[in-house]
Amino acid sequence: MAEVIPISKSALHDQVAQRLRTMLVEGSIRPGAKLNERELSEHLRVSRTPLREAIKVLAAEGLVDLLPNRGAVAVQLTEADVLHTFELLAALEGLSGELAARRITDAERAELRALHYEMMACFARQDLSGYYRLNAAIHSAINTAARNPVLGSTYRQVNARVQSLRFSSNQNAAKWQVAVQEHAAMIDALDAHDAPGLRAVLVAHLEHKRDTVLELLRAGTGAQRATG
Amino acid sequence: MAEVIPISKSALHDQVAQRLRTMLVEGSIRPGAKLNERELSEHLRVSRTPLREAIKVLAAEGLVDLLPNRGAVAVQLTEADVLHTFELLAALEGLSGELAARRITDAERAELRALHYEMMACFARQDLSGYYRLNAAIHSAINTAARNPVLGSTYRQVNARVQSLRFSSNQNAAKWQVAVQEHAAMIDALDAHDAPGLRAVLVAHLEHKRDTVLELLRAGTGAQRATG
DNA sequence: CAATTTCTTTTTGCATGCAAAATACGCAAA
DNA sequence: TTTGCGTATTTTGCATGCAAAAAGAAATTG
Repeated sequence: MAEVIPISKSALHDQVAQRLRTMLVEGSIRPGAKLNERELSEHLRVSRTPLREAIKVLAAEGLVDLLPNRGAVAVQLTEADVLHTFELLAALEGLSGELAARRITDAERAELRALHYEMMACFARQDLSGYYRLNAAIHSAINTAARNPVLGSTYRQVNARVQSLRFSSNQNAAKWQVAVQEHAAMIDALDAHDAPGLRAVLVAHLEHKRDTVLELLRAGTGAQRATG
Repeated sequence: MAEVIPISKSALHDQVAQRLRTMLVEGSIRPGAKLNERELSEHLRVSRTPLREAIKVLAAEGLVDLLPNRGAVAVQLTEADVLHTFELLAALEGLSGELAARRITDAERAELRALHYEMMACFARQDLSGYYRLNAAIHSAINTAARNPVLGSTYRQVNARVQSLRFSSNQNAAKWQVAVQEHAAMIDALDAHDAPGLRAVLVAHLEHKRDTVLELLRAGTGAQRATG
């Protein structure tokens, strides 16, 4: 929004927020876990003031819940939450795809294709972590090509809420295969500048991911599994 | 059971955030204006600590920009920002309409119709403020009928960023007439449970509002230069 | 006289202190 | 063992204090 100066050295509260965000998204702070201010401030080597400011930001982003006089708790999504979030994400990513198909440059298209092939290489090697990394890069590149930073930041914010689930959900071979095919269809749609087509692929892709996440959630309720 | 108890009395930082949010959205803090902590804390009769926490939240919501070591400034949207925001809002409201058309109950439909007629009364009397109030109520009711709280809160957050512009944009008679016709079409689409139809009406409605807001923005630029 | 430098004031950012609320603990009674 | 109650400890929430950065004012120089 009307950015003035992209400052290099961010403030402490900002660093703390980023740090906590990562911990929440990657699951090192688990859903439902309490955020003890003294504990965290000692661990992060900052006073409680910037920590509290960071926690308020995370609450605004929907990553933690604030319980009055009882502190903050990492959000624990219900099945309904997941359905609602993916319903929104599908619309956001659908819009992103539609815009990207219309606005993408040839250079971006080439780069996306390159990322796609890199991802295919990871798939061939069954390199899951590399696959995830490139997968994220591809979706991010589509967002960039959509040329709408407001959409982009909103997508990232909503996506962050389910990111830990997306990350830890186990793809079985069949689902992985389908996902890869969908990714190929994305590239085709982009090459054809087929906006409705890309939207459809992305929405379907997200619906599949949603189903996978829901399975994880159903399996995991009661016994939260550790990441690792 | 980890049930969250409905908040009885909200915390100070929350009240401050709500207060500032209103001031920003209603324009009593104008775009580009600096948020002086001492000044605001005296005006709101709180110390700087909860005030600063509130400001961080507003930054996360995109209502203020944080300039490192130089405090917060009320965002001043560029024309591109407005275009991007409305592009996103159209998708959000479109989704909202589509879902509402499918999920709305008869009681909600009746209430929406009632609100619509109340709004028509305001239109007949040229009561702009009543019209705005009911207009907001109608859109809010549609959001509720969509049965997706994640979508709802995201919509409100994004909408808040352009709310001050929407509010202060002057409808001329012709545009107001069109808006009213669109509202009638919304009611019809809801009665017919016509999801794509309602989406189309809402998107068109928002595009018209966007154009009005852009006119205001173009007229106002230069007048709202940074106040030293 | 303009421009730049130095000094003063203001403002921000973070740490710390303190009161109130919540939690944990102990112990008696059912 | 469980339940209820009173007390001690912890934790949160807000106010205040202090150092560093920024903004403003005065002085100096070309």
